[in-house]
Amino acid sequence: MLHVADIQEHKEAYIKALKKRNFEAVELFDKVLELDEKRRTTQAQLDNTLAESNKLSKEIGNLYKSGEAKKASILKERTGNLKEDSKNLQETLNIAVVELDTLLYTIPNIPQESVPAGTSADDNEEVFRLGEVPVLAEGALPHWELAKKYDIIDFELGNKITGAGFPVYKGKGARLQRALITYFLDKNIEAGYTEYQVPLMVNEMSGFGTGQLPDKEGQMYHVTNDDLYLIPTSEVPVTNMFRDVLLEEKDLPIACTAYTPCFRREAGSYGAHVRGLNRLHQFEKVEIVRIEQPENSNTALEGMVDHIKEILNELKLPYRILRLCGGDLGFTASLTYDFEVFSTAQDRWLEISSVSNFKTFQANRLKLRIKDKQGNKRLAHTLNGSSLALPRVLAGILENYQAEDHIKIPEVLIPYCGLERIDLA
RNA sequence: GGAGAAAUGGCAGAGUGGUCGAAUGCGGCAGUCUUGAAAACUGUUGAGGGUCACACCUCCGGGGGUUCGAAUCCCUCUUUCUCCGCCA
Repeated sequence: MLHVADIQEHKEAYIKALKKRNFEAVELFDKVLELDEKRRTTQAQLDNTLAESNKLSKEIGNLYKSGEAKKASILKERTGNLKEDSKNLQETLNIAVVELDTLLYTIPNIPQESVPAGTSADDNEEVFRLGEVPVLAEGALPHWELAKKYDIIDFELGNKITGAGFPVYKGKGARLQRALITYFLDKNIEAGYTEYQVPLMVNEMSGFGTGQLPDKEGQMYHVTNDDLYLIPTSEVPVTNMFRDVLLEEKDLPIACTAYTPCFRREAGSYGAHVRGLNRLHQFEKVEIVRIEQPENSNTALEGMVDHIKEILNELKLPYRILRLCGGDLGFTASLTYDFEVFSTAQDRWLEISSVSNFKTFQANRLKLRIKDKQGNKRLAHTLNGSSLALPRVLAGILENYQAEDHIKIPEVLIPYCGLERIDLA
């Protein structure tokens, strides 16, 4: 969420930037500043009332000690009113704070200068493309048919034991996916990321810290008995490790990587685009998360993009990178690059990674700050990205590496996989 | 799941109704000494709000209560530890 002081300072620039998201902020900002003013004046009144009441209490204590009980009981009567006042002021304050916060939760992050204006995915800006889109031989199959042909992913079996969107990976399919996970983690560790294994369920505070709650509640599976949420991405538990943390400059940058399954309800998704591995309720993902000094965060973002490029180059998959336009930018992001791998058989691009700089938007909710040598504190910048989302990478490999009677394993994965190809059973 | 104990600053650990935002030790920071370092000594060192800056307010696991006044008493929730049971 945005910081009120920043809204005050950069109001006009923020209003202009939010227009790129087609978000009208003028009235909201006015209301925010008004509520903040109210918050501060009420707080001041409350503080004064409490100060007076503290003073009286001290006097009463002294009077009792010197044996002047009568004088004390006279003073006691005055505390009653103060108590009433402070109770009312506290209530007014609480209401103002809740109203202010509720409003702030509805305001998305400020898009950066480089974010193009736009209303939909069509307005995203392609910033990189590797080579030409390949053309497959006649009779090339989409990955869901390959999965069946080589008996490596069973969608029906998942249907039976859970429901749609929960596939079962089998034999060499399972092995290939496991190889990819290990390969991704190794690449990340090599690049300086520390590996974590984190809980797959999080509490409400964590969902709130990274911005899934309150507004994206319907996208997460909620375990109501224990009031826990299944993670939609490891970003949530990993970033929340740093909730309520005051870092020192020497601790930075922080770079974490984690492999987890991810769970998404995907309410409202339907149609041909959810076929096969394209969109699942449970999928595997390796994530990278960074915490940076504000002045380094955009450089760090470029570094993450380069890192993911390297992985895709090694896998020799056709891909492109998009800079998301204002209309397609996620609520919490200030700048996002999407990586898409080309699904040759489907003739469409599949998103396999999304790399974002959140600047202080998450840190403000998380209360994640940095203290410098002089003791000054400021909010950290958080970033994250997928490296990578497994099912669609898998789909890309199956489709792009298919031959008539086998699927080749990408060279870089052979040592991880212990296989050179997937043959007909 | 049952029984008991506990939760205090970066850490350890005092504090059982007012003089406590909190002793003491360790750690951190600054300085003295030293060619430099270590040791020793001196000072300093929690967080949030508020203010131009002070003042002032809030915070001793979370929430509620008693009281003129709560780290301290009461209720409740959470977490941790010990013992028993169960268990990958």
